[in-house]
Amino acid sequence: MDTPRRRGRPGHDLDAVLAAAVRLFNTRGYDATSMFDVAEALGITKSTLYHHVSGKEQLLSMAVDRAVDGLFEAAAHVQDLQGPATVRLQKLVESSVLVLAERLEFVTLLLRVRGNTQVEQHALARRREFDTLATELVKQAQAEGGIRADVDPATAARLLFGMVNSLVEWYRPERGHPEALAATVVRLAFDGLRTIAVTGDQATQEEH
Amino acid sequence: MDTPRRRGRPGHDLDAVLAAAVRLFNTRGYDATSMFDVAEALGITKSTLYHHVSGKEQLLSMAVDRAVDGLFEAAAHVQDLQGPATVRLQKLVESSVLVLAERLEFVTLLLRVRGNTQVEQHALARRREFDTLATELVKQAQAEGGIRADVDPATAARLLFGMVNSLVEWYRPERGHPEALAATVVRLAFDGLRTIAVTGDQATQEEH
DNA sequence: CGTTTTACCAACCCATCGGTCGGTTATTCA
DNA sequence: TGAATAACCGACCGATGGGTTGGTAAAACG
Repeated sequence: MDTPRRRGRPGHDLDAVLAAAVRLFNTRGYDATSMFDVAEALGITKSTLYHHVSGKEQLLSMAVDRAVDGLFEAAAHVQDLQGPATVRLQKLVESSVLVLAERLEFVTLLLRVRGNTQVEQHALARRREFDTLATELVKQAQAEGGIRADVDPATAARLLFGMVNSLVEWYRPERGHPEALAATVVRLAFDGLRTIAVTGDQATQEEH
Repeated sequence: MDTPRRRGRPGHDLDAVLAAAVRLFNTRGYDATSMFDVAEALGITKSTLYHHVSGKEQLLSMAVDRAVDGLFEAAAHVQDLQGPATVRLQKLVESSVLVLAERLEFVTLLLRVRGNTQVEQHALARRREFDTLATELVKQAQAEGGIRADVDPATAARLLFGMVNSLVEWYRPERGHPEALAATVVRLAFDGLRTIAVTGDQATQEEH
């Protein structure tokens, strides 16, 4: 992680450009954000921006790739685990929350993609892939008897990750540890909101 | 509900125009949908479309109003109820799912608004209002001891309704009763995914 | 020093978009 | 039949957007 001491006139690097673009895409929406807006946010002109990136779609493509890659890394890591499917499902939820917190801006953008271009359609396809993976895990956990079987597995998976994904709407990294949030999400999803007959094994916990 | 037998040349009414517009807004995104696209979907020209509506923003405004109105009607109905806050919270979730299913396209659009214009900012403000209302209900339910108190009420409310709102991403009215779905959501949110020591009081249930 | 490399910019191009204007066609009512 | 009413259309306009062109300024390397 040393400074590679690049040649030529110093300026913005691709990561900074991408970060600025994604921030704008998320606040105003992808279509509502012009390349002029992105350039302005970086303090450069539009033509200079095109010196760094090939076009608007490349920015979107890079952003959703970072989100998707993070999610699939987490999924692969979980699939390497052994043990009951219920625990693996729990781990998948937990690590999804962590990836979401860590790559918040990228995942936010990913979750808003509509499928208008090939880039967007590819992103949607990968999301569906992740969905299938989660649904399979739910099915296994049900077969094991670890989680309730009176709910359609696809429905359960969608609701579960719908809850996880909704984080992008309000989570802000500056306040609160992602780990505590992940634990809360898992607790809520698996044990429910309702008060359980006092078992005393779970201490009172506060976050945010 | 009788036909009012309107004068002049017959054609599309406002509801049909709105429905077509909202469908396109949801599939392609609001900004990515042109007024030409809307007109084309209705089989009329752009100038004729402007005979029906004052502008693109009016379409958005009408759509989000229908969504917000439905949600607040449900909330008002729930607030008129007496009984424990936990039950009222349950009812709010349930009726939210039903409104969401019934006005799917409008609610979908509402949930995607980013706050770019005054219309959108107004919609966001109403959404926050609903959020506050839900958070208060969670707080009350916690004070009553009906739901777990080891989670921040705002976080719980957001996760809960994040799960509810995620329905717009996959629910399609053609298949499955909304009532069964609402029951599933309530069950999952309040009792959790995890298998409870067999109590036998809940029959196996399937939906979709 | 001059060459290479990289960042940068002003001006321009053209397609698209939201919206307007002036007129036409179909229907109801008297 | 003819006025009133409402739906409809072709042609146009100004603004904005993504992207291009043809250069200039600043740093590193030899």
